[in-house]
Amino acid sequence: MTNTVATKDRIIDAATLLVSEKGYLGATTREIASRAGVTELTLFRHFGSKERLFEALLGRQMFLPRLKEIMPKVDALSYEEGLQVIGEGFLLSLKERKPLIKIMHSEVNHYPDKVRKIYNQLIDATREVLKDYFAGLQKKKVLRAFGPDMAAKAFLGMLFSYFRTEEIMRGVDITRGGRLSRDVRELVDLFVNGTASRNGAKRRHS
Amino acid sequence: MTNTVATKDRIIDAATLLVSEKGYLGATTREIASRAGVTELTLFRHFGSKERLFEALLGRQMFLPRLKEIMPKVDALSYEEGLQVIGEGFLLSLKERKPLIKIMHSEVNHYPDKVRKIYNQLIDATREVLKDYFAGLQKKKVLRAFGPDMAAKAFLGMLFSYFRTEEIMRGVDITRGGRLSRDVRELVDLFVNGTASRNGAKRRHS
DNA sequence: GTCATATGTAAGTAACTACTTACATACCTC
DNA sequence: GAGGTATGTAAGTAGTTACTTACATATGAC
Repeated sequence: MTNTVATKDRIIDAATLLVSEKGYLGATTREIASRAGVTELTLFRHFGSKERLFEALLGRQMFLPRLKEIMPKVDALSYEEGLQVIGEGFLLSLKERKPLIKIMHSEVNHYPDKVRKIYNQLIDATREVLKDYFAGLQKKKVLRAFGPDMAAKAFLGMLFSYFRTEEIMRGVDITRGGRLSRDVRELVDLFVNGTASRNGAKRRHS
Repeated sequence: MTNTVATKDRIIDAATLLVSEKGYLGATTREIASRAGVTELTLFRHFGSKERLFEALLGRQMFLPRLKEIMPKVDALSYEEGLQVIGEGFLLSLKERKPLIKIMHSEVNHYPDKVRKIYNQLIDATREVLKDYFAGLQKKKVLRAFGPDMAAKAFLGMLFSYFRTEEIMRGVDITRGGRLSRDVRELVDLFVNGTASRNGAKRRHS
């Protein structure tokens, strides 16, 4: 068994890319095998069926929420700087998982349970970490009173929509030309300071 | 030509629903015709091919951005109340267009140009209106200085992600039990007032 | 009543797809 | 060199799909 593991992985990689481009039905076993540099027969010998290959593809992704690892570093920063680091990290990890994100979007109906599970691992886990971050800062009175869970949803939602619009819908590479930092900074500013003017005149106008 | 228009519309409606459930490849012409209550042959007589039916499906959606119509009403409200109305209206119109939203998500790769066009009409048009709203209030000093375009992206992004998570990923009906108003209120509060505590102590902590 | 229009029934076709079977070959281990 | 393991070649199968052809039927307009 020299390179059997490598073969299996190459097939899964090819499948991940192809399914993310053409969808589960559009990605044929023949083309997946061809892109992996193996025969169709080899694909079936490894996975038995297309469906099981797809399950393996979904199952291989494990999201040790990387955010957890950078939180110590974040805790040493100011609130705004911390959010900046979190925001950029989140977007970069979305970018790394882009094929999987696309599969999640297209294949929710085809494989609801597994896809939702992935979604949970990817988004909800991150949200939990962020929620605790907010709650901690609220105790220290750095942050005002608000629902930390909804706030985490809001912050990640802004970023996720940004990612989907630019990378997936428009096909733009957000990592080029320092756009990422600049845009995140703008979003963080809004999230930290809100939009109302500071003099408390937020009641009525006209 | 008694009910020829009705037939064509029924086919498009059936196709919209089926494609949103199973994707373009997963929705067979036979099942579409069956759901529309016609023969497969009738479908092909009307549209010539599955591809052209799909184009018709996408083309039929016209988004007179309904937000534009409610803006006069919004202008009479306070900033927060205005955002509340805008937010709820946006979510409700997403909910109405849910099948189309799902198609947009799944079929970006299959039909990039047309789908992007729809996306623009649906999201970007709304964003423009919101951007002008912000810019107007900034002139009146009701709002502080910030990039109105990114702010519009942020606000709609929060709402869109909320919609996608609850309605599409989790299959929850957001219109039930007053959840909609309550959640929008929470998001609006965050967007208006931000998250930092009011006493300006937003520099450092620990 | 004739004619055009819209739809139906029935049968079929060519292409493709996931998957299989039978047999051969290369490589590694012992 | 014997045998196990991973892969390849070649051919094929059963099912499905988009789409077609030929013929019949109903309906409304004039």
